[in-house]
Amino acid sequence: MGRAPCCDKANVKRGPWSPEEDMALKKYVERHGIVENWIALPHKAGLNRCGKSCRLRWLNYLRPDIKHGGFTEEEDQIIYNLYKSMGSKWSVIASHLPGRTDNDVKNYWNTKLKKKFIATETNLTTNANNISNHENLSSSLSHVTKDESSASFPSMDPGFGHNLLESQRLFTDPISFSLPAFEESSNFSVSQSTYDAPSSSLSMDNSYNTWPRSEGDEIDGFFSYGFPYDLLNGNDFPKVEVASELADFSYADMVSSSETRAQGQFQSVTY
DNA sequence: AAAAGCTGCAACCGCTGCACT
DNA sequence: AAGTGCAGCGGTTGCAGCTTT
Repeated sequence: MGRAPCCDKANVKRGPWSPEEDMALKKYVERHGIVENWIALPHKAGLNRCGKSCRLRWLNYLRPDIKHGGFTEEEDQIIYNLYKSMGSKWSVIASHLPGRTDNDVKNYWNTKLKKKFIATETNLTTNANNISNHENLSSSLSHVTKDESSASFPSMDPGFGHNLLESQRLFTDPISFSLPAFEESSNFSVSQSTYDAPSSSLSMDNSYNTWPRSEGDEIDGFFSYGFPYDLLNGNDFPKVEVASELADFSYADMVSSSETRAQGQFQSVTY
């Protein structure tokens, strides 16, 4: 037996909101403050809309503190770093970007940022292949153990789409290693070693320094949890412990911050 | 100028977590 | 402990506007 629908879908208006509907919703929220029951709101506000639709409209569009468009380079960096660390936790990522919604961030990533990083990563891979073709890199560095090589650039994730030796080489090559400039210029990094999973459906596998996927999930190509998240985190590469003390804040901090901000300041109607 | 293709984004869908009974 | 219902979330879709051919 399934759950009863939240509204009569056949008898509620769908699609784009009219200015009149926006006005009615805005007026209602401004008059009543905190919305405790979105399902009941449409009737009270005189709207022929699903409660979920009202909630989404308010959170993603009508809230007064929302910024639309025009993501800055700094915001790009933050999104990139957080996505790389935790995957598509859009609400958490958005909570670190004041005025941005999870929907905004998600759209921005899917339509723009992702392509940007694909291009960069493709460039990196090509460079790495060129290097390995031109030099017997592994033999020249064969005395370097994996632990040692990881220790030489501990603030970045291992792999980055390459093996460790290639990564080390690229990391020291400012021409080839363009993408990690994002990390270098960013004001923070994220350690997952201190992450406390926010729900029972998630667990942590620190050994690969990646957000875990549930059993049965598949990497179906570049994008489904595969790129750039897995790629950037080097899932196929040797385990490397990242020194937690190098992180400026932990994922647990982000989650608690998210809970405070995403569901408080930004996600809920609080005035 | 018009058709086709592409892009950006608002909105919807369905699932999960959690509070409450 | 189990059932119920809502809020919140991430994935996906639809479409308007823009660009290219």
